[in-house]
Amino acid sequence: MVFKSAGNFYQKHKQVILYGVSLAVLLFVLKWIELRFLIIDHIIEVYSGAIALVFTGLGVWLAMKLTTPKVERIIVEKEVYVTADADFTPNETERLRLGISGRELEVLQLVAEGLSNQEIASRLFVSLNTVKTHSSRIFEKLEVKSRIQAVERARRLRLIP
Amino acid sequence: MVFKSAGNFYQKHKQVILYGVSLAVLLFVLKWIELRFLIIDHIIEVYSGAIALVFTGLGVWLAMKLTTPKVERIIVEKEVYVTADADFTPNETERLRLGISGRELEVLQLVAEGLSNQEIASRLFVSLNTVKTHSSRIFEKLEVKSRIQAVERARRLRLIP
DNA sequence: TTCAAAATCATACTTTCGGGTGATTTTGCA
DNA sequence: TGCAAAATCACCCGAAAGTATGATTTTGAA
Repeated sequence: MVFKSAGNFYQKHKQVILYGVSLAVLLFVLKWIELRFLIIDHIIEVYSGAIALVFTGLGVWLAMKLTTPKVERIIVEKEVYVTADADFTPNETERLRLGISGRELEVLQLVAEGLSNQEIASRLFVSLNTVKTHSSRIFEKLEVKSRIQAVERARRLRLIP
Repeated sequence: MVFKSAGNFYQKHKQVILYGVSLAVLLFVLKWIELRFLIIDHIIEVYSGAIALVFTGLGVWLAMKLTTPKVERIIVEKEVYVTADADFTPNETERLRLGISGRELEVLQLVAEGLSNQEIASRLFVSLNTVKTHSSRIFEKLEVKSRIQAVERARRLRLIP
């Protein structure tokens, strides 16, 4: 975690750090050359340079510590289409009139969700044949010939949402 | 423009600037008190303090300048409720986005009416194979696996009533 | 308890759907 | 005019859907 952050920081400010290090090395070399001759005379410059470096670092640290991170907030609105049939109430009357049993309605609902007969069988823990039997009866009672027509008709009759 | 930027900068880094100014004032006052007596003896400390202040400022400025703003992307799902089919207007935008051609949409509408592929073929005066090709492409584009799911999805996307 | 309706499952068969591949023609736009 | 997209069609294959028939078990109400 710490290493990762450090690496991240390094990556982000590579140039600055390299620049700083290079500068420091350069100054060090130059100073070292002159050091034995000039250190006495230029003690103040060396001292000032050190202070400058340290306090530049302090300034950077301060800024990092104290400024709230700049955050650009981009809000992307993603449209989700929803049909507003929250107020659906199943038409029990129609169901009884057509003689559609509870289990058949269950199957019908799953058909309407786009499930295959096999998927419906698994969902209801019954065999594929059972589902086929149910759906066949549904088609008879709704007087249709395919599952799509059944769904269409059941929707019109408010049997399913 | 310049003033605006300056004001903006001040607003963003209010605390830092105030901190710096306060520190400067404090040091100035302290120094001023001792100044007349000690300035000669403590010229190096004054000099160092000035350098420290200036380079702390430089450090802060550097940090401000170089930190990359963090970008936070927030995706908000905005639910768009659509009413039932009386005021249906086909969602042309969505159709084009999905790359569904005009003929494909025609087939899709007939599928939604519960017609078999053969019936659709007769209705459109084309061969059964053509209808199959169209419907296969529709399933791909709508990312579904059956005609029922296709109708379901197309309704949600307002491609069909 | 009895009995009809509902629910379950099976087997066999036909039709339809859907995927994959490849090809040709039509059309609208640059 | 040339080209890419759209539209058309064919053939094959496997999976899924649908039909028909018959049977057994569960269940709920009379």
